[in-house]
Amino acid sequence: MTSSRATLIQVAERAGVSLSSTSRALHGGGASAAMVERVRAAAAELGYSPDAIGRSLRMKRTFQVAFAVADIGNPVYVEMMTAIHEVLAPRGYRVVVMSTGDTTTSTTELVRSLSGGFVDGMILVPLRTDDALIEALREQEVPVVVMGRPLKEHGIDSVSTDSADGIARAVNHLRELGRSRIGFLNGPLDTTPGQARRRGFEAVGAQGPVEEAENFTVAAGVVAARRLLAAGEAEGRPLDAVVAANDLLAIAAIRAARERGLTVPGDLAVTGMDDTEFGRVFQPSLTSVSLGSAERGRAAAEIMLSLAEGSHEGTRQIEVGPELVVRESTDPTALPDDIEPLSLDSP
Amino acid sequence: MTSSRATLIQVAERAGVSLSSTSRALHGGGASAAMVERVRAAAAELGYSPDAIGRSLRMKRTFQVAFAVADIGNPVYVEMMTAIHEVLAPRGYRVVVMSTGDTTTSTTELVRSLSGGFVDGMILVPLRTDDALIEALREQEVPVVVMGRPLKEHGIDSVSTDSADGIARAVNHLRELGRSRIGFLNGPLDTTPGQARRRGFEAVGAQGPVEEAENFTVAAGVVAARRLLAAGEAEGRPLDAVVAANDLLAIAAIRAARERGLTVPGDLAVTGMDDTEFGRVFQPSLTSVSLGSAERGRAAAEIMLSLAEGSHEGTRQIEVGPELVVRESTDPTALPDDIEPLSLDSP
DNA sequence: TAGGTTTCCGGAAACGTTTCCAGATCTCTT
DNA sequence: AAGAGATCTGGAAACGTTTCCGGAAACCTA
Repeated sequence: MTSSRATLIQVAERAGVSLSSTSRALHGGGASAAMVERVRAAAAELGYSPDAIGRSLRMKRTFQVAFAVADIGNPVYVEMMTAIHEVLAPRGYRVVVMSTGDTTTSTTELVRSLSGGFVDGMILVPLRTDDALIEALREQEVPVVVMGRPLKEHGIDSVSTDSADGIARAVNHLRELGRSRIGFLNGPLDTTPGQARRRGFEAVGAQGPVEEAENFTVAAGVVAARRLLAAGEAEGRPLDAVVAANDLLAIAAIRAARERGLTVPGDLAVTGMDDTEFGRVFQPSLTSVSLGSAERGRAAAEIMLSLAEGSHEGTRQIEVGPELVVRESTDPTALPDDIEPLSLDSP
Repeated sequence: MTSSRATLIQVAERAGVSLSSTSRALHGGGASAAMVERVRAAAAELGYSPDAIGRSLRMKRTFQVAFAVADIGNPVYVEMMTAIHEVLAPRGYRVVVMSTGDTTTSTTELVRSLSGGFVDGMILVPLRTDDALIEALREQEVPVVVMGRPLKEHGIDSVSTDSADGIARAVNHLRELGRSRIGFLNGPLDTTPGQARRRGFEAVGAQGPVEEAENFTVAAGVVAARRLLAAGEAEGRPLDAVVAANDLLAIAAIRAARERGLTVPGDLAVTGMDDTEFGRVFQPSLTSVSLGSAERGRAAAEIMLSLAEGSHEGTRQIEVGPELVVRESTDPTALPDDIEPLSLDSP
């Protein structure tokens, strides 16, 4: 009825009671049943809905949490965001998406901007970290949970996974299948994941050739995969397996294999990482190391929640173990159709 | 240095000038160069950063825009969100993601919640619409841009596409290739897109068999695609083409075709819709009708922006035309590798 | 130099809410 | 029945900012 929004003061006047009583009646404690009834009625008549800003100013809480990543479109991040949202929304928190940008300085800037107080906390997935970023994280008084690298030593809550171990699992899986000439198709070495995965490949004593794609995409992957397969042949026996640092790189490897007339998994077994929807849908479906994106997202959200509620129980650090999901790209007998409902609709 | 955040008042004291001058010096007009210099210095010393909440309360603007969809993980929505973010973020707006839930009533509720004033506007992608929702949209004083269905008649700004026309284009493309037995693999008919696409198939005078999958996923699609191909054979001549209402359904059709020993595109040409990354990466890469998700997202964001700045230039309605992107699933000579960088990284 | 105009500054109000504090009313126990 | 305690209410302050308004100072013009 009223065009511009009703305020609590107006509700108070309408109900004929004081402002403070009105607030109590609607929200918190200490109000008689009669008072509550009366105020409720007045509020309903005026179509009152509390102003989030006024409340935030007074309570010093925004009920908002930021989720910051380099590339919002990245399926892995999307999965995290979905999980985070699922935890936070039912608890009354809104999720603000932000972009860190590519560089570590722009990320640092973003962290500093938290001082604006528009958010009760931030879940951050940095591409890379440097000292300035860590310093900025430490001086921030609004809580930040970092996903990606354990940072407990710096007093920063973090949720991580052991992708090196994940790569090791993939290698072992291939060995168990009797594959002996295993190549590694990695992404750029100057990224945190690129480094960790390389480490994992070496840790398990794998000897095969290694190639780095320029980035974690199919297009770049195909180029590197061609080199990898060629390198294998040059060394004598051709590869019989490729471990890829990524599902997209795994797809690239399969493309390159087909170019050479190799069958997958017959001539060449291929593993990916991240267990994305892409890999599940692809043909052949991808054996992939799940890094528990959703689970990590949930964990980060839970920590964030307790932080936002004012917890001070010391720095937390959670690690989610990788898990190998076997599908057709290494095992032709695997079920082709473990596909979960993904897209409800496409308007 | 100071642990808790500095306020404008403290900056004013430090600079030895009044609060109002301080505000002007930092933000708006009417301040002498000397004053600006002085205040800037004080602000820098104290590490001052303005409080977003206080500012919002006073200015009655939050610099936040909500983006609400049923399923945040849906790739099509993700593409829209990315585009929206790209438009809004550089202009100083934050993007809040929200979930409408499945039902039209929960969507209506969400729209009503806008009265909380936590956001300057909302971009809404409703799965379905009903009178209650439209009514709620009309009485909302915070601006809403709807993506999906033209709503100009109700005075609601909207950005839409003509997916019926898109299906028609796909059919015509197949006809030009000499395909004559064209089946249609649709999604559920009780959704807005399902209805529109069916209409498009009929409008162009296509006679082939039609099947509806239970939802727009690969798993459901495979089941329906088997029926579709079987139906084609039962009628006499087998199908030589399938138009799918979705890229995921198109992938399902290709799976079903392979099961029957059919080659794609040799025996069976297949088209999808939405032009998703999935389709680009899949083998064979998918001929698909782009509905311009990114472009629609940008358009919606632009409208939102002008609305948030207080524009009152009447109801706007933008329609983005569909566009056919030809790839391997209908034309074997198409370039296989028009793959854009997607995933920078997978930490 | 006087008058008018522009430029700049400080005081104060306002945005909408929650919560502290003190006083009033009520309930229960002895 | 009186006092202690619990329960409830209203007044007022506070959160941090922008902006209106009046006045002072500086500037320009005649």
